[in-house]
Amino acid sequence: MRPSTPLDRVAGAHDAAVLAVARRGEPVSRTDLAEALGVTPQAISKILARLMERGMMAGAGSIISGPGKPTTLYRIVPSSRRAIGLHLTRTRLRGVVADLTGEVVSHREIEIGHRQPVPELLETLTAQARELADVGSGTLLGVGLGMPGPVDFSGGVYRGTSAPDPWRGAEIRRMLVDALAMPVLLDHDSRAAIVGETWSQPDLLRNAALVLVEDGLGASLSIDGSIVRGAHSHAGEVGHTVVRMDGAPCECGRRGCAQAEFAASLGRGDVEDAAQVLATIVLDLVRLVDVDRVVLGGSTVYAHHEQMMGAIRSALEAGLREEPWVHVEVMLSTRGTDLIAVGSACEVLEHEYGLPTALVGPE
Amino acid sequence: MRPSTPLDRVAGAHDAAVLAVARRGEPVSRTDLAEALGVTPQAISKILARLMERGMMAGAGSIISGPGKPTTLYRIVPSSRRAIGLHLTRTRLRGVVADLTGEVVSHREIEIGHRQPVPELLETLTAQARELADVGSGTLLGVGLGMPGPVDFSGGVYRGTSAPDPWRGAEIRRMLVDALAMPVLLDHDSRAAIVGETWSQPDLLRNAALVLVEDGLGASLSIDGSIVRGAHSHAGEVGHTVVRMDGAPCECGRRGCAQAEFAASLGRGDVEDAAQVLATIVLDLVRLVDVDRVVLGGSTVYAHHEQMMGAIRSALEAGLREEPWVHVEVMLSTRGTDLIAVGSACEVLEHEYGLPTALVGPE
DNA sequence: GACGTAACGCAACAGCGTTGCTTTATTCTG
DNA sequence: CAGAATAAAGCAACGCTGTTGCGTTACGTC
Repeated sequence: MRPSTPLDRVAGAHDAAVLAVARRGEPVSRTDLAEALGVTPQAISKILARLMERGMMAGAGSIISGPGKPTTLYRIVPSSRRAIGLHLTRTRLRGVVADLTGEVVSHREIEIGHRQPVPELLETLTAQARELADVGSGTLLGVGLGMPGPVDFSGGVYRGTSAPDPWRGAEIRRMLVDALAMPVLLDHDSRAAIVGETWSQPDLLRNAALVLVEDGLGASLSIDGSIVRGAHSHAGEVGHTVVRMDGAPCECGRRGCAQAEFAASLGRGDVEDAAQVLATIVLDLVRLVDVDRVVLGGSTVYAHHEQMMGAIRSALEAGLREEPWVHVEVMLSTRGTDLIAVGSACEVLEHEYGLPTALVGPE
Repeated sequence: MRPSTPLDRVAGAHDAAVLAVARRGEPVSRTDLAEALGVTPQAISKILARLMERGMMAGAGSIISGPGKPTTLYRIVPSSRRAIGLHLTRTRLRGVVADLTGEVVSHREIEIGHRQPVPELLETLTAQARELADVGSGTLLGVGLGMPGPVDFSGGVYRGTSAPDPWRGAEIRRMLVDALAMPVLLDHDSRAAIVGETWSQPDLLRNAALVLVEDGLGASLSIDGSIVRGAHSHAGEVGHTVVRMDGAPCECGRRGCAQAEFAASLGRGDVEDAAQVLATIVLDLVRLVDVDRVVLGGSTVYAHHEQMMGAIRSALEAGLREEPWVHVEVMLSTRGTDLIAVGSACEVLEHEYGLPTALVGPE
């Protein structure tokens, strides 16, 4: 393994930055990139030469815009790399193959047995991964796995809840690495989701929140372009955020938790009130971290997206009336059902070709 | 001005990293630093040479620990640099001079007239800054100013509220730069406070929240070592976080805002309930961003710190019973009344000698 | 007093982006 | 239609970063 000098980090960061611009899809010129990266066009030539040698970028013709030599254009080569993304729930396993731009090349879904023990689960996961490994072209970078509930990202362990749970404490990443012999990343579903969203639109979602409503309630953040995982990789568990201090008791022991209130409202068919709960959380979150985009995703949201988005938009408008300079855009995820699976694949892409978060420090 | 090449940024980042380690106070060896930065000891020699030439580091003797040449130790030179920090409220202006380690060299406080118009305010600020500029030794880096209410950090403008306000929209930074002819930074009080806390203990507070309770309620975040300012530099305004969706109406139009509930409880002498409101916010915040330290500060907190900290600690313990791996330390700011003024000074230090957040990008 | 050891320094090196200049490909002009 | 003007791209030398290899220094041990 190479010694990874700080100079490698400079080169790597620039490579990543060029890819981030190119990922938008439109061909880019040397000048565009030079401006975006803050380096000279000559440096861009060298950076592009590196990326082209690795097959990740390619020429895309040239345009003539007035006198002088025509501008050469370059584009990303989506099919040069790919990653597998898996989305695991208690009843289903969805899998996708995503290319370098984060677009889905192929997807498949299977049902899994309820309360499957770990060895069986492992078998299911590896089988799915192996099938997907045959799809698409380009270097296969690895496998990303997203799942609900507390997950230790750095340790690759599913932490689980205190309720009886066959998966609790399973060292999923280590086991998958052993079985598949390729890099594996394990992360919380809502964080995987926001990685997927930001991968395909990095500059748009520099400061964004993704609210995920599936069985539970999750909210993950992208702050200044990097995903928040937290000190114990526990960030995003907003299900038990208190919205009514004297509300209905929750299984967690407190009262008025968002998740409980949300489910209760939805249970009695009061979508409007459920949307209000969501809106409250979003507004609070906007005040705390000041994101300018809120992306909504998850099956429960898709089912009622008009009401949910409406409620959130009007709550934001009302709540931020005093601060007219704060403008927050609320949008629905474009990924649909693939959201978390794609996001998990993008975690692998991000890990390999994302902008580095730290400039100094070991490893 | 030099072209600031990416290599400068590497050097700058390493310089900053060495200072961050040295700031802890204890002398450090070449080997310690090499390990902390992930570079070779030889590189540390070069980095230290740069810093020593600028007077920021100095030798600190040597220790003999067995056979071989004794280890040379190095220490930071606190008096080599200094910055002025100002804390402005509606009635007071507090000022400090802080050295390179963020320690207070001198402080002074004056009362200011109520609803002072901008020109007069400017006069007060510059007079205070000029007096403080004469205190202490070392290169004076600039002036930091922290104040409550919405502040545009990047623009250096006080945004103010919709209530009649003579300071609203004042371009404070530009005016102070013109008057003082030195760098000026303007920031929200709670963010200034957390900059101050993290400056003196950078590794301890990599993921931390600072809850500030003065007149209003603020909560600023340090995520993976960098301060969250947000898309519109509006992060930290948690005063209107909803804790009781059907609580007492707040001036903002919603019901059950934390600030209103907190003030109401405190107003009727119910410190316990006020503490509960604070505890609710802290727990919600921990779930969202997963910080492992919570620092409390501000005059209102100091007055009731035992009850407040107790309530927060037990709320965290109860709320995180299901997630025993999440451990959050609650601590009181060690800065006391100087908190925001020191923090404002540290904003200047951080700006000049802090770890850069991005490796690529213009400027 | 010779030897092993550990920290340190010097010098050559590789690789990054930058700088200055040349080359190339287009449009405009006489 | 030829020549000047223009703009993009390439080539080569350079400055700077940290790295590598080896020699030097200062300590303890035998």
